[in-house]
Amino acid sequence: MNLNQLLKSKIEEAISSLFNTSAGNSQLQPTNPEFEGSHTLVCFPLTKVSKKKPEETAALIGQWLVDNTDLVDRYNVVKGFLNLVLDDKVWVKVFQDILNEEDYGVVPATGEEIMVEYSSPNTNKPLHLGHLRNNFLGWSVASIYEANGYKVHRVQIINDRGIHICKSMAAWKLFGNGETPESSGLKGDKLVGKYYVEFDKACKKEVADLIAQGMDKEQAEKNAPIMKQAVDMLQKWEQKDADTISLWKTMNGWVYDGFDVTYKQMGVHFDKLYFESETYLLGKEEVLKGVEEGVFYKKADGSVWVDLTEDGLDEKVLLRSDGTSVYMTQDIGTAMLRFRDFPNISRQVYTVGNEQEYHFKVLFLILAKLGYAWAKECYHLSYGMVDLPSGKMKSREGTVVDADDLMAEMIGEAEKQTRELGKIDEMDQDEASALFEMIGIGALKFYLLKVDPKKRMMFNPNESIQLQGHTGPFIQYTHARIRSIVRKAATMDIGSGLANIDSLLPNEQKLISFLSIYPDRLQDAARDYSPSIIANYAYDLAKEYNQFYQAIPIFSESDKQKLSLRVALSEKVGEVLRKAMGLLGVVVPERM
RNA sequence: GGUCCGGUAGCUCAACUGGAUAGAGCAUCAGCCUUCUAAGCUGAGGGUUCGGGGUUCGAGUCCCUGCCGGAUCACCA
Repeated sequence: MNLNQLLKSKIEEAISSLFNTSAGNSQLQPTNPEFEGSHTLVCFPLTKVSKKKPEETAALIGQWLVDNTDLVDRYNVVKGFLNLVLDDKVWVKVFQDILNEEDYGVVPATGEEIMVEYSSPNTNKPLHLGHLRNNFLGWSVASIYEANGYKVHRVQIINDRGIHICKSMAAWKLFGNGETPESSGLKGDKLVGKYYVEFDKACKKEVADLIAQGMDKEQAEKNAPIMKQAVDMLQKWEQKDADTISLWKTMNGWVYDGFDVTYKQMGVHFDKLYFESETYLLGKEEVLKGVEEGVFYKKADGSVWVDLTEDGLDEKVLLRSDGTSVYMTQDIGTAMLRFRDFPNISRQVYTVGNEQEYHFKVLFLILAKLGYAWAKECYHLSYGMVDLPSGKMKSREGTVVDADDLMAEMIGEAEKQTRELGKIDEMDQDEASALFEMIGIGALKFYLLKVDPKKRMMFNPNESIQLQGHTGPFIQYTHARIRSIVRKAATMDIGSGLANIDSLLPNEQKLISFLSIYPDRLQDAARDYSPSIIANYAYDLAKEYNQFYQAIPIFSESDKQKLSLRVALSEKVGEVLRKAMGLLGVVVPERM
């Protein structure tokens, strides 16, 4: 039983013994720093059963706890708030329990199994800042679930087919002169992206020409020769034309090679990849089955629809009148395939931007209508857009922040600042460059993950590159400091017994208190699908540790037991920081 | 227009799901390196939590209403 539960049950005892009733669940909260104590009982709701003023009620309970338990050393009452000061021995015991735990904060396997999808890019252009938030989020949520005892499958669906890739193919055929990543030295995804832009430019020009010749805009967009070529390629692709398929494979291959490099730098991976080209037909089958079963209906022109008006939504098309699939059709197929591949998963988590909230609402409803029980367990991990100081990122306006460029820039800045501080004087080349990367990528991940995922966020390049304050490097630095302490302690003869310690300094008590709530934060983060809870916890813990570090010169302590406690406390804080940051995908250094 | 998000210090974000005098970082100002790493610590200034009602012992948080910003409502993905 943890400390909070123990306290609560004692409080229940106090209430039933004092007032002859049970009060249900009592409200226990952390004590405001300006008052003495660690736990505070809010007594206003108890006046109903106590029939006394809040202050009196609080005092009675406080006194009862002092008299009848060995948890509470003393108390004070401010208005209706009962502030409890626990016996220091209780805190020492709490710490001892934490030390005794095999893998603190990690829940043993529960047997539950889920799937987390993230990234899921189109294959016609490189990854950008938005993908970074997506990948870091999905990766982190997956890790958080693992730490909560779940078995997690990390997957993505790759949008490898469709008009977008055909556009790049068409432009490459027209203007490419056989250019390859090898011949040009360009990263594969960048090369294919370049031709996507080329397509857009050429198409716009042709449309303008047609309009100048008197054609209306809509017609012109359809009849631009390059657009016709792209559409033609899409049709040929669906008919499995050998040349088209071959080019498609080649260009997608370039993109995957490029993505691999980016994912590696991001530090994410996937257990299994799904490709739209392999799932869209399954979705189509399922939709046709649904028509037979009367779940969906066919209109006169042959298009297939689902009626969601009873659920407060609209009618939604599932197959075009020409029989081809839409986005929704594919997602139905993908979802089914995944549950077929992994029959034990109880839930799928989709990490996709909030502009697709409606889409997922509809998807889950449809899956439920098709009779799949797991549909209601599916969750759209919806996150807000990343804005730039100049406004929204727009690929057409060239304001997109490229993922590779940004990561390289962060690492470069980390190197610059680290050198300026003279931190690498005693490091060899390998350690130094590993450190630059750790700091640069760590700063970026922390910056993107510290914000509540649901919220839209601002990405200010100057600020994100900053390495002091509420940042990843601040926490990395704290970890490095701790490791330095631990290394020094290892060369000394320090015992490990805490048994006889019966008093703590406030800084020590607060640190133990912080450590003790880590498992709660871990649960909260999973419940809310929110790495920001972990990020902010790690920051608070590091902040608290630095205060302790500054206030108490550890090695000037002559009492062996106290010295031992402080070293053990430091080491444990370091370990929790490392694990918490690990859940964000951030690696922490031994020195920096 | 319908639906769904959001609006907190100059800026970027918190606030343990209804609790105490709303907290951090950045920026500004003033201190702290002979002691375990100053990427740190201490202190100061900075707020009508968008406006207006309501619910109750108590509201940034819940309800109603107005204003502002965004997303979405395709035989696009």
